[in-house]
Amino acid sequence: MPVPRTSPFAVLGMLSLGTLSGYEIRRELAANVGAFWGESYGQIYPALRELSRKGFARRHAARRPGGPERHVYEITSKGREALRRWLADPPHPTPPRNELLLKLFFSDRDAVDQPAAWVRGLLAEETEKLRQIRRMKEQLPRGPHHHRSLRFWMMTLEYVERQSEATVAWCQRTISTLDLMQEAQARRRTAAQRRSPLE
Amino acid sequence: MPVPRTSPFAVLGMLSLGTLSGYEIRRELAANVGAFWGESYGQIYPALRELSRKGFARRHAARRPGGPERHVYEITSKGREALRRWLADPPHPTPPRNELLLKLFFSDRDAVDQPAAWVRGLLAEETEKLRQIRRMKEQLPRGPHHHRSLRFWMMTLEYVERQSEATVAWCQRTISTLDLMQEAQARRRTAAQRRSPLE
DNA sequence: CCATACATGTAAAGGGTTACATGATTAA
DNA sequence: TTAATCATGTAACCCTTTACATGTATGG
Repeated sequence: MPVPRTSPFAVLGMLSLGTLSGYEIRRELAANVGAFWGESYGQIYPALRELSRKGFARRHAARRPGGPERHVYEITSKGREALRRWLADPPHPTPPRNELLLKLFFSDRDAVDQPAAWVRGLLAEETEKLRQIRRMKEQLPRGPHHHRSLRFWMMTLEYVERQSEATVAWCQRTISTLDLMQEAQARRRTAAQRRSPLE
Repeated sequence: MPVPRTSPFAVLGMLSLGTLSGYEIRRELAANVGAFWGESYGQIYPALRELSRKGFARRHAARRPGGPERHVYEITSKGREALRRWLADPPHPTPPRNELLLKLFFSDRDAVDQPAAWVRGLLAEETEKLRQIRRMKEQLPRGPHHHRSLRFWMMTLEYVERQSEATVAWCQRTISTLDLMQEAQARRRTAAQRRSPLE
């Protein structure tokens, strides 16, 4: 069965929005789709070579005066066609992998402290993420942007916003449940101590 | 830097809830944590060998009369200790990978049909998933269960329920936006046709 | 002087899925 | 007879991250 090979198309997609260097692709991917698609240098540079080899992008030297070595990649019409074909076939779902939930599932009611700390950590991160998403949603319509359709961009932002809201709500609810469990655990401990006092 | 190595612990976690065969571990993982943690045979059987080698589980022949070859694995006290240690250290977040959103982000406003079809598909899947989660949430408290804490189980169910609800709501909203875009696209086409009629 | 941003890349190592091979039993 | 369920396992092949190597320019 043919493998996904998604990373080169993530890169090609970015090139369809503008001529960029590998470094810039990384930065733009992180800023625009980072909330639902992660890509590292270890993927991007090999992908750029592959795209050049296949004639989907052309490489140009683009060193800026007084700057470090630099190359930008420009999408070709063949590349646009390949991107169009890739966009046309259905997306492959990624199997879910949430280690926090897995640990929570196997947790022991006599060790509630750690899960509680993680959920608090997640709440902090997710609250911050939500703030950023909302800021982006506000600022996006104003100012110039090179995206070919603001509508699609907004849709992806709305998706991560809703997921993020759901996560925040769950964290809050879960923290109070864990706090109750922690109190119950403390009561069990004192009760056990009364039965077999150590001092 | 040490790599996650989560899969063996997912297996060990299941063994901490009961003595199971590889096949049963697969089935139970899919049924209980499948919504947030996927595991394939290609991970489970090697993991069981590794757990045996490390003394975290003991393998017993357990062929049932008139049944196929079968082995069950029993967690050892060393295994319980290892699980406890694993549970104690913080979970590693998995980088997000949502190909549907990535394609949506790079979509062209002149080809709205396909994204619309995918989102409709996602809505159907997610609605069904939500139904199942809610059924589980109802049935879980009744009837015997071997889990060591219903509370933790419920937390994970609530997480996937909230995420699922958010996804369903997003799908509905997004479908209507895409429908509007499709109409606009049709209008653009007829307008273009009026300017340069083919017949 | 030091940290950070810009900038390009490679290598190792491991994670993970899919597909395949094999075979018994049972129910339609 | 055929499909489905139970059951174990391997191998190929990718995907992916992390760490490393290297160097310039800028701002504090």
